[in-house]
Amino acid sequence: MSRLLENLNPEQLAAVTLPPQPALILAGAGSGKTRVLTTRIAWLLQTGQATPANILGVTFTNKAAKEMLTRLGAMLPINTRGMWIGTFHGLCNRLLRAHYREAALPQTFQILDTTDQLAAIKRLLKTLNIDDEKFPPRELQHFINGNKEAGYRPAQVEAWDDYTRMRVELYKEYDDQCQREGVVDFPELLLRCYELLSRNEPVRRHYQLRFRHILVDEFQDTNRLQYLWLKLLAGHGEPARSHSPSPLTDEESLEHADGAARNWAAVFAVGDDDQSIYAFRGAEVGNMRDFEHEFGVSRVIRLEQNYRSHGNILDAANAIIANNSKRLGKNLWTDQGSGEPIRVYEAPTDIDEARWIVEEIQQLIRDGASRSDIALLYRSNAQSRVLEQQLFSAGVPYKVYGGLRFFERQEIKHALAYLRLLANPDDDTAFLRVVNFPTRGIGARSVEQLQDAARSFNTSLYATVPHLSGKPAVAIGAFVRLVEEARQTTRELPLPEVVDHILDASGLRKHYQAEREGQERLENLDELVSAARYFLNDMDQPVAEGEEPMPGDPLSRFLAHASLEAGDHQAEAGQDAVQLMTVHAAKGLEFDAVFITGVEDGLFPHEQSMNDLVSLEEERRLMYVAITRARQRLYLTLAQSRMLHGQTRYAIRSRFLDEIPEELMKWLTPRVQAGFGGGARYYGGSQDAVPRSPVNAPVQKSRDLAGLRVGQLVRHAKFGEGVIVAAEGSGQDAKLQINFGDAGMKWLLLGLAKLEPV
DNA sequence: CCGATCCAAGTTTTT
DNA sequence: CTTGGATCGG
Repeated sequence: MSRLLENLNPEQLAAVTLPPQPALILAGAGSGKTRVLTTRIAWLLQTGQATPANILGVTFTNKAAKEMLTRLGAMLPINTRGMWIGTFHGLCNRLLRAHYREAALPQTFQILDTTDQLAAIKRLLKTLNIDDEKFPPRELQHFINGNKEAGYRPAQVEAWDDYTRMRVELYKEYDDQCQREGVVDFPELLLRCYELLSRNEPVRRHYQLRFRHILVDEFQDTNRLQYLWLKLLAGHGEPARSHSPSPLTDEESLEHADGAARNWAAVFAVGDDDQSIYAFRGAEVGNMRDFEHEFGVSRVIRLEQNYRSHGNILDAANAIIANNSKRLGKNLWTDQGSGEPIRVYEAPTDIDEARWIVEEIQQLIRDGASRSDIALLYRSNAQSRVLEQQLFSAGVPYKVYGGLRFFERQEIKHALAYLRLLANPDDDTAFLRVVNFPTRGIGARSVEQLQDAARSFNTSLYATVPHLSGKPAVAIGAFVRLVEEARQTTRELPLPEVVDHILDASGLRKHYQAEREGQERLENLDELVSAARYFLNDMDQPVAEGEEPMPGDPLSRFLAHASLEAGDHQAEAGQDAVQLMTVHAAKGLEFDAVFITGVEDGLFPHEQSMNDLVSLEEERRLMYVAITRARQRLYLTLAQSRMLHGQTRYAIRSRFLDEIPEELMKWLTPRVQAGFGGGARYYGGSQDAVPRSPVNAPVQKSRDLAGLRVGQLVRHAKFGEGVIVAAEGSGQDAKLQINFGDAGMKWLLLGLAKLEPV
């Protein structure tokens, strides 16, 4: 039998070799998900069940798509280039470029990234004379994207109040503006593509017949629109579609499903509801359930054997996630033995916490660990600072993930804006970005006049310039001539030379040469030329047999690439370094040793997510993801006080800590009894569905609280037992905020109230 | 047009 | 405490 299938466990084997039918694979953390996905594709190809052209592989990130292609290339001696494996957005971009006319887009349509989109919205509000206090651009952006991602055009949005009616109106205006300018934002790529497929029967038919197997990674992260898109492409989304007039029931036709008899694609969805941590940006875990029912999944395969972590780590993860409701259900196990206990360390302050972590890391390294196998995880980016400071002063090399990305840098975006104007002069966002950068004497007044004129002529800014008169006409006319000349000069040039030319013609190089701190920016601009060279080179490689090359001219494709793939996050490879990142960023990664830091109520779970059950459960999944990153050793650390927003705040340990069975943990500092951890968790006076805890209450001075401390349980003659939630002032004047449970929350003076420690 | 200064806000993030 | 945005003089 095929070597491909060697060393797969029974469940993996079952998944890989499933007959063509809708399949849902619940793949736990570290259970070999990517392996199953790629082996499945390789198996389909190797056994002749499918040709590369029959496969559609969908991921969320470019990284995941590349990973799939690389692994596939290693498994089979085939050319994977040109195969339709990519992100939702990348695939939609490809479809829209191939069918730009049917999609009513200009051939050179440009893609707005999140920042460009916000700028476009601000500009819209300005031209419409809308008060951006009443309609905050960010909120409007959220509104528009949310609706697009739910599949709603303005006409389909239900508006019950004047405010929303206005937002819908603005949504419509915004769409019109984008259409005029020939630009699409991220959600538009998907929605436009979805509409193309649903309205254009021949196009839809073509791809439905072509893609017999659709494989989806991280299915739990799909939003509504992505789900609908998959459904449509798979042939499950058309009530009107003429199915074969076979009298077979669904179940029977599935059994006979092969080749031409089958009139829908086999969707192979891999996901893990327990690792759904992107609901905040529109992901709908519910899609997994819907998929199961609407596609008629007959058998859900669970991959529960974990090849990554030791038993104690998995037990802790399982114990925590068991507190969530509405799970599809899954329990990770390993045959690796239980391993070391989970180490817990509680420090007085965030600085002490960081200092201790660094010492521990140095010990690990002395014991032979390599730095890159150690990760420091935190809930929010702001927490990295203290850790960095301590690592830095101890001289431990580290890398922080999550910084600015290459194509998001100011100088790069400026250069790209010039290039966008070459490709599509109607792109007003690009126009405004660089019309006066580098400065060429075009002020706000001139631009305003131009915008007014553009509005009355109903043309793009660029096209309006010839209609101008007076002083603005001269200055802006010169700018347009600059762009036109560049267009002429570069017409016949290869892409890298186009880029290089525009850097000089625009004056960008000169500008940054004159700037004191401009050296790095200049280097980045040169890097952009290299990126173009690399891109062109890559583009010219032959594609797999039977594949058509990607449509579109090189420049537009390069620009799309820049928008869709903003580049790696800052942490450039290089020397062996400790890895710092948010828990979100750590998803999909694994390390020998993991420190989860700031395990405090208010931080993790985040205070803005602890007050309702739905978001608290997402926080819990986040903790589950964090824990399951560790292979051998897991540390949970917390601090009693930390500097946040310039204020010292006090916190108590995370409720998630109390969900881990005692016997799995080893406390390196005394475990402080704070009156919870036992049965009584509801000491908040409110009737919330979620137990509320005292959170990071602000305090001013350092405290001398007569031996008491925040988080401590005390007894009051009248109010009974309560937990100290916060303190203000010090000495006998100190005021203490105490939560007495049923008696409510009280501020008491330390000097007056008779408090006894319990 | 540009720098200086003031003020408000402040999860998680990919495309 | 930081950062980004807006605003105000020169």
